[in-house]
Amino acid sequence: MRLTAQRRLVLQEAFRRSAHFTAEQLHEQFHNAGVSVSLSTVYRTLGLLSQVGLIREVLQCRGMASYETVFGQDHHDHMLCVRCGKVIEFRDDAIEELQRKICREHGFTATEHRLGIRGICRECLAAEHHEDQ
Amino acid sequence: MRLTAQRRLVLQEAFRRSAHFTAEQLHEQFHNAGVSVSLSTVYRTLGLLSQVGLIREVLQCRGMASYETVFGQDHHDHMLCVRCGKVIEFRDDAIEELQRKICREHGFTATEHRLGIRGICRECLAAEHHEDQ
DNA sequence: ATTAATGCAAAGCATTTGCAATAGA
DNA sequence: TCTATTGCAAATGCTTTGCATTAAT
Repeated sequence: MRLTAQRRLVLQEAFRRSAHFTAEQLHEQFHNAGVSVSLSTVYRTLGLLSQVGLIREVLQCRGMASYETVFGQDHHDHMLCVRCGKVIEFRDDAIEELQRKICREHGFTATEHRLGIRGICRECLAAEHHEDQ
Repeated sequence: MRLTAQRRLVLQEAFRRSAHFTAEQLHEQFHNAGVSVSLSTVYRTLGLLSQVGLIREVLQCRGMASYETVFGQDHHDHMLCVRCGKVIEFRDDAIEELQRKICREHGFTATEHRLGIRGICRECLAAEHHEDQ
């Protein structure tokens, strides 16, 4: 496995971002910065990084896969506002424990779990009431 | 909104199935039965049905959307075996309640939530041990 | 008679892949 | 030098859409 300039750039850029990002976003970033890393390479590298466990795929709601880096940071779940696209991250230990319990009951070895709640965030709900209808 | 033969067929076929199904599967079913409902129409109708709330989209893990009917049946979550593709449905009231609590705390109005656990099921784990390595 | 719904074929979109050119080791 | 990696363009797979045709009300 070779450490190429492109891989270095993708790794760097992925870790500069704390929040979620997509392959397309990284690619655009590179384009704007004037460096050339092809979209294929971004995809290939992102694939590698998540195989290795340095990043993690999340919340691919309808097609577009998005990623987040894995610092040493804890697992967390997501709330997605379907209006503005905002992602609220949260974590609840009681839920985590219940999930483990359920897996035990089914003899299931979980490699990954993901709780996604879709809906409308506080702000968008307020805005909706303003518009009225 | 008109009740056409095609819509009747899609509705019928969707409700004949208790478990998950894809647009393609319904389409193939129609093809085999010799009736003609185009794939576009299947997609359009499935879209309508889930808008109306008669069916629900689930677990679109990488691209392919799958649906399930909504009888009056309760919400449930999913465990997906990444080896054999088996889907185990489950429901845990304690988890449901915790989710509601979290939404309240964030002022979030959930329209939908989905807990997906990916991993290896009991059977595949056993098979894996047989193969060894 | 209207006008919504269909079927087809073509477009769309994110992602993957084949292959010749390039550049790490 | 040798072979992994890149970039491009074409292919992929699921889904959506434009448009002329068909059919429900």
